[in-house]
Parts: sequence; structure tokens; C-alpha cells
Amino acid sequence: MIPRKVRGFRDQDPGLSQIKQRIISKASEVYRSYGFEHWDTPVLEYADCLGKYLPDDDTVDKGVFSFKSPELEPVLGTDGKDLKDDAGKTYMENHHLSLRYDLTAPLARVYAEKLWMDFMRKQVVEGKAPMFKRFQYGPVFRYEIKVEPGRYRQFEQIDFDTVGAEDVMTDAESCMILSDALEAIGLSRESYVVKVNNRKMLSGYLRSLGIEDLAREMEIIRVIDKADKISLSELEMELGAGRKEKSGGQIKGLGLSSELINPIVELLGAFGDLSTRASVLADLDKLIGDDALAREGLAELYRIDEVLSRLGFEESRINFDPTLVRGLGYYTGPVFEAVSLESYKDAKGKKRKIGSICGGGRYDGLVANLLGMKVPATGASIGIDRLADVLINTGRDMAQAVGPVLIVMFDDQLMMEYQVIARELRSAGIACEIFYGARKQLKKQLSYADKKNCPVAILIGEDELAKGVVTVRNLALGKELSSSISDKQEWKQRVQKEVVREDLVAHVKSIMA
RNA sequence: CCUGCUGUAGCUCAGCUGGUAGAGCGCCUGACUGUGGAUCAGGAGGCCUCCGGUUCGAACCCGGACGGUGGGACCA
Repeated sequence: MIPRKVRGFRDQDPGLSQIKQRIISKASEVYRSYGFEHWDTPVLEYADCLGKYLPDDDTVDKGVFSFKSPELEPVLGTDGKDLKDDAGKTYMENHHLSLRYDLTAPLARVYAEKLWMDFMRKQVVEGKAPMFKRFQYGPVFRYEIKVEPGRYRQFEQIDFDTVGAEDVMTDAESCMILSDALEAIGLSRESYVVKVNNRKMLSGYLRSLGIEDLAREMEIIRVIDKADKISLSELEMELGAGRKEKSGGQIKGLGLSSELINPIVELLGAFGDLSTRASVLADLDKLIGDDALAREGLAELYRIDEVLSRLGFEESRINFDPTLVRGLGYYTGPVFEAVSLESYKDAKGKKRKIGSICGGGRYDGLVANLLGMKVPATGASIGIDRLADVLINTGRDMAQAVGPVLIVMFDDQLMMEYQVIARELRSAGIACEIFYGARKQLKKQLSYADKKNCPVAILIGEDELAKGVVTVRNLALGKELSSSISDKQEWKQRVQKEVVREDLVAHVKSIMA
């Protein structure tokens, strides 16, 4: 056996962990302020409850980690009752289980499950389904074929969703929430923008060009989704005959005719740089044609702009981007995406862009997969790991967590005294630990404290005990001074202090304040 | 899955046209001192990713496998 971790997964150090926890607590606060309550669901679900992806053997399939349950369970019929054979014996099966690949699919399951009985009794009717608002965070899993840096097979998201509300105001709120949350987390107003578009517009526009086929529409949407990565002319080629990639690869085109390509490219080309919401709306008004669905989508954007403007969310925070479509097929209305506008230099000095950190939209069809009844839903999600990278790489957050106060172990005989001190510090709300390591040289203990980024070390040996004092060493200050002072004695004098035993807690507090 | 580059100490990398290994950082021991950093003196650590081939001889050349990395396809 060789100790190693599974490919595509990672361990998290205290620094990263702390940043992620802060993101979660700040975002949660904002979500709560809009009326969302916290729910959690298991990481493991029946594969068929997560959506349409059913693995047909016990291997990993289509980006989802799946396996067969070791447990035999009854097969259920569409009425929810056990399926039985002619002899009246229940069919048993090892069901397919999947690790959740996002938090939206489990939400749909929770909602559908709660409603299932009522639905069977016809006590819920379409268009009148109850409203449910929840937020949720936790790890999700994807079987990425290619494991790339900054992209893992397990990562965390923090979602909020509203189910059962059709009002486009909920979509507008989603954008405001994203903006508020990002700022609460510490992003400055200039460093990000929430982009908004509406699928209905594009859908309707394509329909007016004669594209009715849903599969065809999805193909086109996937190409348009690359708009932020490739140039307009490259995009044009992908819609048509395909193109050759710089690295030599051949990309197959969709083979559309130029009568179709031209109007699509024209529409996208009209919105290269984001301007004001009002001007985007005005341009769309002229370009979008008179398809009913497209008009409906545009009307929704007008409505969204109305609230945003009324509440003072300027273009720098939330803007319209008609080229935004997002890859997911299940979106049916407004879609949003928050992008970080910052870049940073990686370890090799190479400039890196950060890109998308949040995404979401309206998905009115998702619950229908499980319940057979259309229920409107909308929501969005912040990518916690990606955002943590932003905070670390732009230097806005420290990559190393602050450690506890370390009580140095001089002498076993003094253990009870150390314990008493530890207790006092903890009662005062100060994290601390006593050194229990095997190598007890003072040098080792302080070096341990240094690595753990401890702010303070407390030293009590026989000398201190006899005098009724403790030596308090300010490690954080020492770290600062280490570059400017080379004299050991001077360094020591400036960094540590003997205080009377009774003043210990107060003194430590004053250092850490 | 396709494609370019790459694989040498814990990490970052040197290693000329084939002659069986080097630096910096880190780590360990000690000195200054019951005291992190700095400084100084020592030390440990490598089947040169793996398997096969060419050769008297391979870290180096050739083939393959497997990792890493940069593009791309895919991403419900």
C-alpha cells in the first residue's frame, strides 16, 4: 500500500479552510437576509433521482461518480408501491447510487419528495405549487475526464434557490443576492460583474430563423457559450464548416447555412463590449424581431432593469450581456453569471484570468423530471473553491490561518500549571494548546509554533514559577522584526516580556487585539 | 478522448556530442542562548518514473506504458 489520495481530489490546509468558511458564513448571512433557510441533503442519492443520467452498468458514467448499492431494495412502480411478480413476490434490485454533481438536483428531489403524496392525491395543481426557498452548501462531485489545476473532482458550492415562484422579480433578486454576497465576502465593486441574459430571447430568435428542434438549439447554444473564449469569426466557423485550432486540433462545425449563421453572428456581434443596461435593451428591441417568446424574454429583462435601477444596482454591479447563454441545457429563462474581472500572476509568472465565479438561472422544467408536473424555479450558486482562489491569488486574504497560542512545555512537573493557564485562556475566548510533541527542545517548540503561525508563546519554567511570573513571547511581532534585526539579544528583548502571573490573560489579549 | 511540451533529492531545477549525479531552498545535528528569524559549522537524502530495445557501457538515443503540464473536444 502506498499512501496517496485519489486523482483529482485534494487535501485542504487550515488557511484555505478558513477562507472557505468565511465565504460560507458571509454568503449565508446575505442569503438569509433575503428569506432563504438552510437545508442540507446527503451527498449520495439514487441515480434516477438526480436527473436523467442513468448509468447502465456499474462504472462511472457521463461525469458522475456512480456505483451499484450493495443493498438489495424493492423496485418501485410509478405509484410508489413495490413492484411484484406473478407470484406476488417483490422485485428486488441493487439500485444505482450517485454522488451529487450539484446542489440543484437534490433540491428538486427534496421538493418533489415533500410534494409527492399530495401530488398523487391531486392536492397540488400546476401553477399553484407551494413556494420553497432554501440555501445549501457543501461538496459536490464530478468525474472530470481531464483533471486540471484549479478544477477538482470534489468542490464546494453555496446555492440559493426559489421553487414555486414565477415572478421575474425572483430572478432579479438572484442577481442582487449574488452581488451583495460577493461584496460581503470582500470583493470590491470594480472587481466583478454579474451578467444577465434571457434564454427566451435567444430561443425565440432562433425560432424566428426557423430552428425549432430543441437538440439543434442546444448545439447552437453550446457554441455561443464559447463567446467569451473565442473570437466572433472563430465562432462563425464553428457554426458553419468548423475550424482548425492553433494547437492543431480540428473542431467540427455544426454545418449551418449562412442564412442561419449571419443573423446569429450579427446579433452577437452587436454586443461586443458591455455598455449600459438601457442601451442594451434598446439595441435588443431593434434586433430581436417579433417572435412572441423573444419578446417575452426581452420584457422580462426590462422588468429586471426596472428594479435594479430603482434600488441603485448600477451597471458596474449587474449588467446585461446578450452573448451569455451558459452551458446547461435546463435553463428556460433568465440566466446569470458573475465573473471576476481580476487577473493574477501564477507561480511561474504567467498571467491568469479568473473568469466565472457564480452561475445560475431559471429552470422551470427541472422538478417536472421527478414529479411530472411543471414547477417554476430559479436560483444561483457561488463556486466556493474558485472564489477562495480569487481571494488568495489577489492577496485579499491570507493563505495561512492564524494558529493558537502555544504554551511551551518546559517541565512535566509544571503540567498542572500549564493546564490551568490553558483553561484561563480558553475561558477568555483565546485558542491555545500545550505542546505535547516528542521533541521538547525549546527550539523545536518555537519552531512548531512558527510553522503553525501561532501569535503568542507562553513560557514558564522553574525561574518564572519561582518569581510568580510568566514569559510571554510575541511571535507575530518577532516575525515582523526578524528581517530588520540581526542581533539575537535585541530581538529577544523587544519581542518578549515577563508579566506577573495574574496579568497573563489581559496581556495576551492586548497583544492579539 | 485528441494534441504540443515534460518526468533527475521533500520542492524548484542544472547535468555539454552516451563513460553509472549536482546546486539552491527545505529537512536533520550543533554553535551564538532554557528562545522561531538571521548568521556560522557539519550531516542525511536519488533503482535519474516504469518496462523493453540499441550499445562494451544509457539519466542522456529509440519504442511503449504511466504520471505532470499547456491547448482543444466534452461538461448533464
